[in-house]
Amino acid sequence: MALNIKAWIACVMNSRAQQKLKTRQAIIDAALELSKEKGFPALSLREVTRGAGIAPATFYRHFIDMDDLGLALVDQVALILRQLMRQARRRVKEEGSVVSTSIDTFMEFVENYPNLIRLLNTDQASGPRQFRESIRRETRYFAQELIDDFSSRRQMLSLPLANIPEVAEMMVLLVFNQGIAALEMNSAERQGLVKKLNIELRMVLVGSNALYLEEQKSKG
Amino acid sequence: MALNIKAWIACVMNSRAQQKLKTRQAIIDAALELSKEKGFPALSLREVTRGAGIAPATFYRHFIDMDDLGLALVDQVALILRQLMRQARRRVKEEGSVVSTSIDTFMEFVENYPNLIRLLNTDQASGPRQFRESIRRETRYFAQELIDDFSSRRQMLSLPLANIPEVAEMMVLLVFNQGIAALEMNSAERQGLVKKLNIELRMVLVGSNALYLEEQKSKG
DNA sequence: TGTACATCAGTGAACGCGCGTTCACTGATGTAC
DNA sequence: TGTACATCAGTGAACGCGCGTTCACTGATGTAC
Repeated sequence: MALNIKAWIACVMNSRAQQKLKTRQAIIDAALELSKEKGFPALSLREVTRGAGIAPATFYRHFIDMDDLGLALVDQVALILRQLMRQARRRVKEEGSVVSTSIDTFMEFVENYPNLIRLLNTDQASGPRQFRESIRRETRYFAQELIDDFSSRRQMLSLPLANIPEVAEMMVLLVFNQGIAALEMNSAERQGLVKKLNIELRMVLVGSNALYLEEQKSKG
Repeated sequence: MALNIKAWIACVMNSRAQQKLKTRQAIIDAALELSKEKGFPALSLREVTRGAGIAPATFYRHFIDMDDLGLALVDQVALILRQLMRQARRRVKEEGSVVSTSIDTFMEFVENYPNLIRLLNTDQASGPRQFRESIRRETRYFAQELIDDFSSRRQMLSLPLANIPEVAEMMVLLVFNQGIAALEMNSAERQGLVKKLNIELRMVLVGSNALYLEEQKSKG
């Protein structure tokens, strides 16, 4: 897939444009790499260009300023998040267990893209407004996808749910939040974290179901 | 109470020492005030001293560097958090409803100390290590207090609980996280948020109770 | 109480540094004929 | 295919600026006699 895209790019673009894309990606990669030390909002333009191995002025051939680069980074995260969602759905269909399969998929994501998960948890209180907002938008989008899943499978599930939006929001918050914690753990600690996440998500689902049953009772 | 402390200080300290304390507090206040715009880790020493109305060099009469000031800020937060916890306990005893009383108390805290709640949610991924760690320590301490409460009242509650540590962790995460969101809301939106938090916390408690009942069943 | 000295919170000027941004440039790549 | 010109990603030097930190200082407050 990735190779096909590259081949397609090679066909359509001349080598100058390809080189430009490469440099652009080098900037993005350097920014992601460096942002794991101090967080993206604290990065300087010169640090990033140094990391990418280019002159500071070259930066302006690709981005307006650091805020602009920030948005490109969020786009990158959004892309991967959607892949994650798709993959989790596929595996849930195959393996059945919604909670633990989703958690496993997410943990793989955390391992493969540590810098992206770090970016996702960038300080929501500081940094440029637009940057923060687009991160929040992606998080909300992710939760919305979960809501859709739950809603469409409502009948299928052995557990009918109440307050689905709140359930989705809590799950996303929990998983994303533990995601950063996982970054600094060894594999034994991570296993413990996965176990904890399993308990927590099950608790939420079971609680939602209990509220659903209560509602039904008071109705009937 | 606060007045008594001030009077005591006036008795024990000479006016020079009092003046020094005042300046120190001015620095802290300025840092809190300014950190709500861009987050504490992004603040510069000169900005803070400007905000406090003193010369940059004066800063060093009170703190070693910005990291040192950061720790002082966290101490301030810790102090208020403990007051919050005490007050919530008192009111729960009086008014009964654990969940909604706690949420109300917390929301008052958010209104009274918006800068502190903002600090509490400072980027856990960036900033000086010691600063991040002491924030996390305070959060964990808060959760531990909750755990103790739940454990000691286990029998009293109509809802016996399973996985108490996870319950406490989730509640703290939820409440603190919605706390920042509340900062940017008008009062109508805040009411909605309180309602949502009520649902979410109840869901967690009910879920924990359901897990408890399951455990009992499989045992007996 | 009055005087002479000590303390020390706060100052203002100065430093070297990395920052973001600009500019005219270079030279490889692309295009037209 | 070969040549002459256009494009434009990347450059290196320069700029003014705010930064953290230092230092010798000032002058009000505190202390000893």
